[in-house]
Amino acid sequence: MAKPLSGPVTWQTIQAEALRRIRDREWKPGAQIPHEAQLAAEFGCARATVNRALRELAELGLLERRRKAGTRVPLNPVRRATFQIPIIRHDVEGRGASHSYQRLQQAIEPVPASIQGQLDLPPDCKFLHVTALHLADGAAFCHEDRWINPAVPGLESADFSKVSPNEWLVQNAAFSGGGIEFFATEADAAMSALFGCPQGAALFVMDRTTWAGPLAITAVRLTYAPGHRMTTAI
Amino acid sequence: MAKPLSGPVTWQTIQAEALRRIRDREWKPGAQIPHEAQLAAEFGCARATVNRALRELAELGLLERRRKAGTRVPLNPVRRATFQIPIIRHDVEGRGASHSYQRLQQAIEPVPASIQGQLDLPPDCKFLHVTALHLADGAAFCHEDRWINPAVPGLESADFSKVSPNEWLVQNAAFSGGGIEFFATEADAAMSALFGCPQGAALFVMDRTTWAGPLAITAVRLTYAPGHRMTTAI
DNA sequence: TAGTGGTCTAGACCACTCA
DNA sequence: GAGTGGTCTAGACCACTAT
Repeated sequence: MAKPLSGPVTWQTIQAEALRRIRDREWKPGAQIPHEAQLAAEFGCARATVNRALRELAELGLLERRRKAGTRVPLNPVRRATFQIPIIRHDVEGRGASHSYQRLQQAIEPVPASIQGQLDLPPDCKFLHVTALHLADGAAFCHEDRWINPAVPGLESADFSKVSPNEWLVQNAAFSGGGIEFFATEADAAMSALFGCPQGAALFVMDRTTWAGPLAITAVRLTYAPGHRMTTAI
Repeated sequence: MAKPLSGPVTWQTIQAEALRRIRDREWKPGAQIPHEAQLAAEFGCARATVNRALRELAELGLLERRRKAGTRVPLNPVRRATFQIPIIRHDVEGRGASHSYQRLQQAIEPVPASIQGQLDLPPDCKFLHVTALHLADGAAFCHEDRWINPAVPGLESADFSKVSPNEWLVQNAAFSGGGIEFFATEADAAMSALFGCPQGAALFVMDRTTWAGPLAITAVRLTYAPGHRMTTAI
């Protein structure tokens, strides 16, 4: 407790010391920790510096802060982790392979019920439906099955025979929010043909919906080749 | 461009306006945006307030900031999303089900090669190996296969017949970092028996390793019942 | 070397919420 | 009502890096 910090006092220093106190149980789970003014006095810095350090820990789920109630170490910390939403080409290249791309199909079609529900659309909407295959060193890497709102600006000039919808949208349709789901599924006949795997093989799938304010931009299902792993750090 | 903000000027206001300018292409991909002092003057606030707004956008991958080079809208934004690492009991209860738990097996065992590699351990280590099943409304929900460093303090007093390793470790071993992997796998005989699904069914798996500084705490594989989805928002 | 973001300070006021 | 975190300010100095 009475261990003074050595060296310069930055918010990183304070954050590290706070982490240590949490890990070493000097600040006990469920208990309140000293308030910002006390810590500022202890560390010999401004309150804003303490605030900067603790705010980030609260965002990570390692502290709980409430006005008047003070700051506590949660009994059941719900840790948060971040991961990067990959641009598929970068993902492939980051694995040391060369990326290539084939459009499989493209058409304006009525939106099926499942997508309609995901995107909260009225019935009888028509979206641009594109399916494509991403390859790593010539081997099937990821199947992209995408529905795009035809109202997206510039869409008519996009050439999805050359640029994948994934990449085009990232560059041309900045968005405000969306949802992501991960799950496992079994390869159907089409996927088994694309990936050269048996029917029923376990495949990793990511479903994503994307919005620009109230406007649904796109819904996509990315189905990865057998054995694919998504990795992140905490 | 010349659209003044109305209402109070907070960092959230500025962040929202910056997001709008990115989305509406007033700040073009690849281009530099005005520097902090200019924006502070434009919005009539302190530079620190602008900094607070833009720093967070940079952390989300929506801006790139470098000293001297200024702030740019990236050509290929790599969006980052956060997800919560669930405490399994909370995950189950959040789905409106009641959680129960069964320990399947517990023993001190030599660490197999795969785990040894993940945790960067010397050969011939022995860890506590616990396997358990989490149930939702009595149905198998998630299989927990965990290796725990016997040096974790307090481990000898943990009773994994009553409390799951998942929950005990969250409460008793604050950690500093780790890695996470998601993938799909096919149900082997054991999993098919536990989940009552055919062998070969596609299962969603999360592998996690956990460290306290240089000390490996635990490696766990969570295998979820068929159909499980992990969800997050962006 | 000069321009830009990164951070700290000391003080102030506000917003929320517990008692 | 009062205690705590949330935020803003105006100014300052520093760290990095493009030129």
